[in-house]
Amino acid sequence: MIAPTPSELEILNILWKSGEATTQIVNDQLNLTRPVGYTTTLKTMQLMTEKGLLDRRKEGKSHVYFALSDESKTKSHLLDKIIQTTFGGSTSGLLMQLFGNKAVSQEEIVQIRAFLDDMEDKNHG
Amino acid sequence: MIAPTPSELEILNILWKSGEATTQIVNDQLNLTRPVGYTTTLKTMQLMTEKGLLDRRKEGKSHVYFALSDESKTKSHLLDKIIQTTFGGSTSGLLMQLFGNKAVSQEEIVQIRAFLDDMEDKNHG
DNA sequence: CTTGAACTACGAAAGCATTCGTATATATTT
DNA sequence: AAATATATACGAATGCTTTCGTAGTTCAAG
Repeated sequence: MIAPTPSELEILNILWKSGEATTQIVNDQLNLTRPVGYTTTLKTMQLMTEKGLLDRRKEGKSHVYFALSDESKTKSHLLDKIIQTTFGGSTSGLLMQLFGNKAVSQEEIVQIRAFLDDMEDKNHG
Repeated sequence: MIAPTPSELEILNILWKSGEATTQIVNDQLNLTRPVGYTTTLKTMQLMTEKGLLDRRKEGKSHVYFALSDESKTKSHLLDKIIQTTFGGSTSGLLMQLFGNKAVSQEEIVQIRAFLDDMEDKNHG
C-alpha cells in the first residue's frame, strides 16, 4: 500500500469528494485553505499519477484527474500507522487518549453509542 | 507545541516509559526494533534537546536524558493532526473508520462503553 | 602518565517532500 | 494565421529529517 504524503492527502480528499477534477479545480479548492501555486499542484498530481495514486484522461487541452486509491483503505492505513507509532499498536490506547483528553461533546457520545450498537448487531446478528 | 518527527517520537516513547536513560540505553532499545547507529541516535537526541523536547544531566562521562514534553499532550496533538488532515476535523469520522473497517472485539466494545460512561459522569457531575 | 574504551560534538551527505520558474504545447479568439 | 489565454512538462532549488564518519574529549585501568 502506498501511503500518501500530507500534500497528496489534501488532493485525494478533494478528489474523493468530487469524484474527478482538473488541476485548475483542485488548485482552486486548495487555495480556499492555503495559498499554493498552480504548477505546484500540477506537479504533485503528476507525481501522484506516476505513483499510481491517481489516473487521468484527456479532455480538451487539459487533464481530468481521479483517485485510484481507495478512500477507506487509505484512511485505515494511515490510522493503523499512527496507532502503531504513537500508541504502541493499541487501539484502546488511542481511544483512551481521545476520550480522556479531548472534550467529546454529548452529541458525539450519542453518535458513538449508536456505532457501538450497530457493531454489536453485526457481531450477534 | 512542538510536534516530534517520527524518529523523535520513537525516542520519546522510550523515555516516557523508562523515565530517563542514556544514549546507549535508548540506542539499544531502538535496535530491538530496527538497526540504527549510535551516533545517529546521539545526534537526534542532541537536536531534540535543542528543540526543547528533552533535557539532560551529566553523569560521569555520559549524559542522562529525560523528556520535557508531556506524553499525553504530545499524543493528543498528533491525534488532532491526523483527525484534521485525514478526517476533515471530525472525531466521529475517525471512529467510523475505526469501527467500520477494523474488527473490534466485544471486549473492546465493553471497554469503550465504560469510557463513554466515565465521560458522561464527568460531563454531568 | 600513558593507553584504551566509551562518550560527545560537529559537519556533511543522502533522501524525500514541496515549491515554483521557465519553456513548451494546445486550444480559442480575433 | 497570428495573437492570446490556458495547459502541461521539466528541472532545479529549498527545507527538513535521517544518517553516519571522523575528530576530539573524558574517565579509568594499567
